[in-house]
Amino acid sequence: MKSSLRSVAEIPAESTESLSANVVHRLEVEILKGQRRPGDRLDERQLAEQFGVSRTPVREALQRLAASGLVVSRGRQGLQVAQLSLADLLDAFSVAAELEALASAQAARRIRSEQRTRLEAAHEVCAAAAKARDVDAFYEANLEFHETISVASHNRILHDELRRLTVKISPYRRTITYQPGRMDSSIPEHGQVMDAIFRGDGAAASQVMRAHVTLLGEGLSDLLHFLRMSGDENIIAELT
Amino acid sequence: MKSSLRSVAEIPAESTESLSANVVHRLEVEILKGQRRPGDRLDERQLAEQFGVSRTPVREALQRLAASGLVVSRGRQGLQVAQLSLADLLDAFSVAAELEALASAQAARRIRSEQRTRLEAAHEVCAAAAKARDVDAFYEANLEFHETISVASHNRILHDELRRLTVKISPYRRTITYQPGRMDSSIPEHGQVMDAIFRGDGAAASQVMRAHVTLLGEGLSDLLHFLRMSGDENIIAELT
DNA sequence: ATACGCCAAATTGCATGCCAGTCTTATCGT
DNA sequence: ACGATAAGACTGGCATGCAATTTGGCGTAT
Repeated sequence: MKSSLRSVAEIPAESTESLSANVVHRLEVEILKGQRRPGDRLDERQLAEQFGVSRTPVREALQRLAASGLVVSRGRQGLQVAQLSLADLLDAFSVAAELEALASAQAARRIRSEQRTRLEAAHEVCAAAAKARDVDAFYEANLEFHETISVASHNRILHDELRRLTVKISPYRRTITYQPGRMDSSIPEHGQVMDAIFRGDGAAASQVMRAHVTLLGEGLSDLLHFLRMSGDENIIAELT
Repeated sequence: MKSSLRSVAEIPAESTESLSANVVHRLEVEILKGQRRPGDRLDERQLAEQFGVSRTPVREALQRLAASGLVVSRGRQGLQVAQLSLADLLDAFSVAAELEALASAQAARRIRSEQRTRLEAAHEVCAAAAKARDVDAFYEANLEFHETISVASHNRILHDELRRLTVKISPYRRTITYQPGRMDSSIPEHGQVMDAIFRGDGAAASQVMRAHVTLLGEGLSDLLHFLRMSGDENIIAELT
């Protein structure tokens, strides 16, 4: 490579993995953090230069993301960050609701003490962020809360599926977080889920979590309606 | 390439797609048909020769399959067809049960007439195969039955996730089909699901389907127990 | 002035070559 | 004879070069 190792923000922490795995991880983070928005085109050469590697690992990373449904291939027109239609989004939330409900039920039976601690900590950070109206901190802690439950289910398959889905809808979920009142109503819901899990009441945990995520979906619905009235159409992908 | 385009079993049907997509599809089929068993090692060069392409598209295909969880990377030891532990398998069935239940519920509300026809046809083929004790035909028609419901849910996200999961557990599901009595008990269960969907009764469809798939999982549990007593350990991946 | 067509530049897709890490085998030493 | 170490072959990882296809622009003709 002529420009060789010339990338600005490089020499990152975990260089032990393979380059392609590294690229996968970084792209996921960039998408999850909202730095790459749905519909953004992903140029192989640009990414290769940005990450300081050749096109091959970038291509392999993109293939993996495509298999996850995070990016979509448009033939010769390259790949772009997956753009979910409104219908897709609502569908995705219905799937996420079921999977998170299942995770909660299994977590209620299988959670271990270190995950209890982690869950409590995440819940408290959530509450503090909500009180401080710090949306970004809340978003982060909220992810941690749900991720902890996913891990505590001790169901590897479920955890994988949930992670994929979470990343896929994360850009939209982030937007929902900015909805007024969303943070405040989340806190007691989280509390109920956590209590049910700690009580070992899988049925209750499952039910409350399903409602919690479904409400997120409804919040999304409201948000889209609001945006449409505001004339801000560009966040709405395709309306079919 | 010196040996160039000379591979034995070629002249690929649908050559319109990209080569890597082609390889993905073929490998999925081979795994689904049981020609490649869990634990089988996947050698890049051998696959490249088999499919008459170079290593690059093969590598990309393997990356995609790895992202789907269908194959796993074992560091420098190459990739192999994913080998699910007993715990993983039971977990996978619990996830599949929830997703299929959701699909049934949504299908009850959204199914279209052509899918009704397709579902009825699949059901009848299933019943005929069960009566004829044709395990392979039943396996095929059973896939068709579940796939049709997945499609009829008109939930793209759900359909994708379900497809991934189905392929992943298909080798094991096939084995279950050989369990005595399994086919016969499936028919009325399918019938109940189908009736509930046709009635538009999502709750009932969901409930029956969940039980149906869960029973599959229990059948698996029985099967494994039986095999262990028979001393046939090699089908049991890792018992942790 | 607009529309159609052709040419050029860019971008993706595939192939091949090289390198690094790992597993195997053979030889040497105890 | 057995074990350990080193050398060689094998396999996966990455980079780069070449071909094919699409896109955008420019020129010409109506």
